[in-house]
Amino acid sequence: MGGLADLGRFSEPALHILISLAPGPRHGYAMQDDIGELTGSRPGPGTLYGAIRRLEEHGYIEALPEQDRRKPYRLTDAGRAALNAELQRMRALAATGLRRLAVA
Amino acid sequence: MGGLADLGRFSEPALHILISLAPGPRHGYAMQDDIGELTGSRPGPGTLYGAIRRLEEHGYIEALPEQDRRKPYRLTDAGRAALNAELQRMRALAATGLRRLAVA
DNA sequence: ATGCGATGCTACGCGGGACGTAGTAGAGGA
DNA sequence: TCCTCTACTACGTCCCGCGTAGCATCGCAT
Repeated sequence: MGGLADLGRFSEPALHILISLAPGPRHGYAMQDDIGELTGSRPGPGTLYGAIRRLEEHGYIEALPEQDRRKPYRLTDAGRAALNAELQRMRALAATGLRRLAVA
Repeated sequence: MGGLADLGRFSEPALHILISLAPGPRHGYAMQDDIGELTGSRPGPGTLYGAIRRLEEHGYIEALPEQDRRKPYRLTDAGRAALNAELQRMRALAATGLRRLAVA
């Protein structure tokens, strides 16, 4: 309850997945746990695997050979670049916003 | 084209509106311009006024008396607090992500 | 005076992402 | 044998993002 998240699409699961894959390959369930630790809320399967599919279609992540009924994914170079760009954009926007709040 | 924005809701119009109102009251059209400068893309009226309505319903912004067919809005205390919290969260997440990218 | 662009907002509809729930299935422990 | 944890698939609803269209007013130039 409370917070901007009530207003809709502030959760950005795709971004969280990319951040989760930044240190190395991970399968879906492990991403859920990692994102839960990162953000405080664990995405459900509908959210997660939907976002994974779209990220794969865009070429930002790719599946590794399945083993032991786990499907690991890793960042592609394009995904790494896109993540980097997005994070820089976020950092700059946050800085601008906080500056504006401080002045006012 | 390209970039994470293709994947859906990375634009977060509500956040942009709050940032736009941080320095002081502004009416809708002025927000469009300001957000356009901030983010590089000017939101259409459907996006903007929809988000404004929801923000007002949540008590994050409030309308000032209309003058000259302009409806100015300003941040409420709750809106200011919510914006601050969201920006800190964003900054922390961006920092974490960038750290992970740098190490890997 | 009148045409025209910029301003400022309302109304409306479509597409698709976010999210929850249910279901499937193997592995491991009590 | 039953339950829990792991891991994913399938499915449906909700509602936000976004574009388009429409309308009214103002300023400015012709």
